Amino acid sequence: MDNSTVITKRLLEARLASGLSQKKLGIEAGIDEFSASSRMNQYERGVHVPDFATVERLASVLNVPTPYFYTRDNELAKLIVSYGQMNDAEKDKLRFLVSITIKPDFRY
Amino acid sequence: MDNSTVITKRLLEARLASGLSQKKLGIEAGIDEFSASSRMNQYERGVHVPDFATVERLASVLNVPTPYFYTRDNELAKLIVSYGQMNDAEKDKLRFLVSITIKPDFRY
DNA sequence: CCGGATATTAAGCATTTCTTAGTATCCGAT
DNA sequence: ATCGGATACTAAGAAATGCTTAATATCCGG
Repeated sequence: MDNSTVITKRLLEARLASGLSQKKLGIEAGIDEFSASSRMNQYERGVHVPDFATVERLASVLNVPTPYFYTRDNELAKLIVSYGQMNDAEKDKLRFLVSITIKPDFRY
Repeated sequence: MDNSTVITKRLLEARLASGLSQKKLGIEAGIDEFSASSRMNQYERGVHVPDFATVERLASVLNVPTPYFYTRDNELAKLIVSYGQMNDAEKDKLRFLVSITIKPDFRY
């Protein structure tokens, strides 16, 4: 898996889950209607890479957290998407689990 | 917080935690020694943005998962770093919690 | 099979990053 | 207090990358 295929893979899977076409997704993310098709295709095929602001708008349309598009690890990607779908109580539970799980020298 | 400050903020906090200088971090991430200082400074100040391959190498040196550098949400950022420090058993626990927590129409 | 939607591509223009060379600032040793 | 080395930071031209436009290709329901 080369570098560009991380975002292309995630873009494809999230777009298919949404049922949107490349063009429609681009337009909903605020890209000009005359270049939306081309640009989205180039992103999804890995010929060019979208800047962060664009990825954030795509993430918003596709209803996934932005970092999802930058994670190679499938398990972590799943976790990130799950997090995006949790309500506050669920996020609290998760935080608690993490707090009792992490190493004592944890720095962040 | 403008767009570029997401990565700059995360880069700064992870680098300070590591104790490395901008230049040393860049060199360890494989950047040419004569441009490492300039480039890392430009990244950390938000004047330019590193491509994904570079971010992956920085993440590896700084021992955080790559998506950490792309997450605006501090809570999610913490979760991602925690995940990166967990062993397999801890990741299993986390997966289990998520599996009993997520909504039934969860798609990923 | 026709037609519209969708996907894909090439190439020149536009924008962004990288390199180089240099200045500024910090700080410990003398 | 100041010298010197390390660190941080910046400008600007060269190099690389993305965006727009104008197409062609492919898919698929009627």
